[in-house]
Amino acid sequence: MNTVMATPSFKPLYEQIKELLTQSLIQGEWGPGESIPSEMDLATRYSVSQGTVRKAIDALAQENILVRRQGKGTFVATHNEEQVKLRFLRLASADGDKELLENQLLECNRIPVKAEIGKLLGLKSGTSVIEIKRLLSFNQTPVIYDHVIIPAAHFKGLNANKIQEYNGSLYRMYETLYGIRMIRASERLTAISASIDIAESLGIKEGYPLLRIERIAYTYGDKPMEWRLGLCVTDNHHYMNELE
Amino acid sequence: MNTVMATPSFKPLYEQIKELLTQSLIQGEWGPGESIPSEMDLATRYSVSQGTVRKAIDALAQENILVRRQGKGTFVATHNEEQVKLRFLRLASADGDKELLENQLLECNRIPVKAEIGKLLGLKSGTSVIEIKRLLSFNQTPVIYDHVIIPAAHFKGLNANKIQEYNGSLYRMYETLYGIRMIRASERLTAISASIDIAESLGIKEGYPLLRIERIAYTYGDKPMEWRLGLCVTDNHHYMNELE
DNA sequence: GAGTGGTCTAGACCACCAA
DNA sequence: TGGTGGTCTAGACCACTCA
Repeated sequence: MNTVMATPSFKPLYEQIKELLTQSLIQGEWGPGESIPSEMDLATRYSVSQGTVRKAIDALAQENILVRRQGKGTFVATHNEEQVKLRFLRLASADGDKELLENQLLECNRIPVKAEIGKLLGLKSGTSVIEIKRLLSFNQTPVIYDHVIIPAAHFKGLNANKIQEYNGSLYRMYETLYGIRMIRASERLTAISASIDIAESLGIKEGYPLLRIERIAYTYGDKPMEWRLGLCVTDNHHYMNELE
Repeated sequence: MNTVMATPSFKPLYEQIKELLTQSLIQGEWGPGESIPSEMDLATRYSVSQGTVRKAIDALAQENILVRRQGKGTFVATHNEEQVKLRFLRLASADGDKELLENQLLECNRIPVKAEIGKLLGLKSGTSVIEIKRLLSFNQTPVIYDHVIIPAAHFKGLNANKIQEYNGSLYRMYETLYGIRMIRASERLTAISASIDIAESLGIKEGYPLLRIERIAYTYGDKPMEWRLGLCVTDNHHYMNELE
């Protein structure tokens, strides 16, 4: 029954299963929000025990790629749920209040990618990308100036209207319209002084300190898919982080 | 053999085992760096199967509280190892170089705690705390101005000399001298302008943008044990963060 | 009641390490 | 060689969901 030696790879079985599941996710066999086969079915499909499938699913659930629901099944994670809609937004009100998040689109252009960003996204120089600039406000106050770059080839037909529809959560839009789900992101933070034009957009004075957040977001298979720069006014909002 | 119903708690067995192990850690049955009994021994002690102990240990290993070493045993995690010495230091060189970290102690006083910080650490107003101020430099350049507050009752006899000995890693010192191990921390980041005196310490101009990192560090049982404020020059160093 | 994930057990074998 | 953790299996029973 055990096929460890029959495969070219010597990884543990459950890691191989995990890779097979990831492949199915990449190929879209199960879309965001859909359920995957039961543990028993998968065990049969891959000719392993339920426990081994379970361990593979556990790992993917740990990475927020799958979601288990007792009694119902295991589902492909999605950004389309209230609790996880803003999973990657670490900025929270200093006093813990819930606030109304608003989204004002400033620009949406199709341009050739700049060298540095292309490198980060694994794109050839000059590849066409979509550039989005927007302003995020909490309770009517501008807080984040966002600059987003995504490869145009993967987001055909994207335009300002579509962005507006999804009001705020780009990841929800990527997923729903293009089946591209971001599974993780890496950020680097610095403090900078506001330039004159950014200051104007955010309604602050030139030179005011801003939290600069540069992010690269990755989709299945750890493929970089989005570059993002957020400039944040941190007077009433803090970037929260848990170290473990 | 199974004693789930015999206990007042209805949590899963492996969670109960996890709590028992945590209790043993709090009570110092096994100190940082020491090995804990083998899975089989623990299974016997708690009258459960090895698999159940394993699941409890897995959870604690996941939280960086225990460390597994195949063929050797399971050990209490420690900050006394090169790889994890600076586990909570997220500031890294922008170009990825390794750098020499230096530590210059500025102050070390015993003072009554201020109201806000006392609240965060769960201390009564006026409780005696130790205040540490220091400057961290990378490659001879000052980068972080650190301000640390810890309850004096838990760190008897702490003085400037002891801090110097451990050159940089306070967590290593807490652990080695006082058996207090920090297991997690929560941080909130903002951008601020340097005040005149901080600017002087860091060798920058007044008003220069700084990354302000406020941290609370927790020991076993999620007890808050240290408050820390770091003010960072982010010209050549970035705060790195992985979102998952 | 049928089907799902969640817990727990018992036992086999493997990989690694130290004496 | 003996002891440790790491993997894998097989089967039992529980808790939850939904028709």
